[in-house]
Amino acid sequence: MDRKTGIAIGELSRRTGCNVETVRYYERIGLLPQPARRGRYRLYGTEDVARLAFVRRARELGFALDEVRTLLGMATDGQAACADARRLAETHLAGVRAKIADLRAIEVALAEAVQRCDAGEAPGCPLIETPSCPFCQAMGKVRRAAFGGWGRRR
Amino acid sequence: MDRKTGIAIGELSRRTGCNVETVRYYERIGLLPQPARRGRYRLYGTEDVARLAFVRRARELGFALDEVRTLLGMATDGQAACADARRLAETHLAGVRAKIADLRAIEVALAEAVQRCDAGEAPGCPLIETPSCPFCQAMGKVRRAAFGGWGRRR
DNA sequence: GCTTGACTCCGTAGTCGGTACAGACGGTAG
DNA sequence: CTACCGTCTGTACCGACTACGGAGTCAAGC
Repeated sequence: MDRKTGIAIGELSRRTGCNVETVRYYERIGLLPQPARRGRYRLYGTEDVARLAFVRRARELGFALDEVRTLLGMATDGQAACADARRLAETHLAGVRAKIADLRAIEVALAEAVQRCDAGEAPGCPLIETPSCPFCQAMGKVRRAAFGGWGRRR
Repeated sequence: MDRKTGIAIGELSRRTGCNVETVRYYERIGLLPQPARRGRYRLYGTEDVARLAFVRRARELGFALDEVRTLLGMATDGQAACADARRLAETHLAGVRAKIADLRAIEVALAEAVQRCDAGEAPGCPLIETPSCPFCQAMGKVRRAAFGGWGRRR
């Protein structure tokens, strides 16, 4: 499969770092268009590579597939769409910051638990039976900010 | 259902902040033991409340259910188990830190994208068609640290 | 021409950590 | 008696993939 006829799904996968199975999945859910075919085999061009690369970058930034779909949809009509994209990105950014705050609280609590464990404050560390377990105590400290779920990011 | 006979699942839910459905789910996957019953109704005691509270705290810290199971399993035999728990927590802490690093990179990239959008560097912001889209460019910057998936945390 | 091995096809089921719903039953207050 | 809440079991669904089975296809080497 050469330059003129396009590339196969494996090559697309290699170029974008996106799993073959995932490419087919994206196609199935309509995130990627139905590609050309040679026989039963999918054939991709440079535009497909660009589109998929964009999807991957957006996913890396933590956008949900539906948001990626929206971003892709905006690609058609200039100026106004850019404002929409900006808005979406801004909302998303707020989410990312909330998530970081959550994780920092978790980090502090975990670090404290480990440190207390090292100090050997509670011999026996029964974790549940007694409330003297440093681990349990440190674990009690986290309070999450209100920020809804994130899909699994590889 | 009073103090002597134990509390119902709804009350347990209220006390631990854990959804009723989730309690039953935890029971189904063996994370919580089969509770006593009065008729068909589940009855819980203070020990159940403590155990579930522990599970919730561990989940808030981002431990996977399997890890929580392990932590609970360690609750039986003192000193050595504490060391194991510490190790698990430490590994987990490293993961949390990697995740924070990932998110900070994402944060920077997103903030930059939004800012560039404001500056109006690329009129029309076609997102995909041209590589001049500030959004696309900013999106190209993220490189994730190697840290595997996180379950959805409410 | 034939074999080998890599690649691709499609469809289905599993993952994780729950959530949501349907339809039945139990307990109590008015 | 009726209304209404809580609880019961079982199943299906979510997002974002991943894994697998069993077949077909392609190019290269012998």
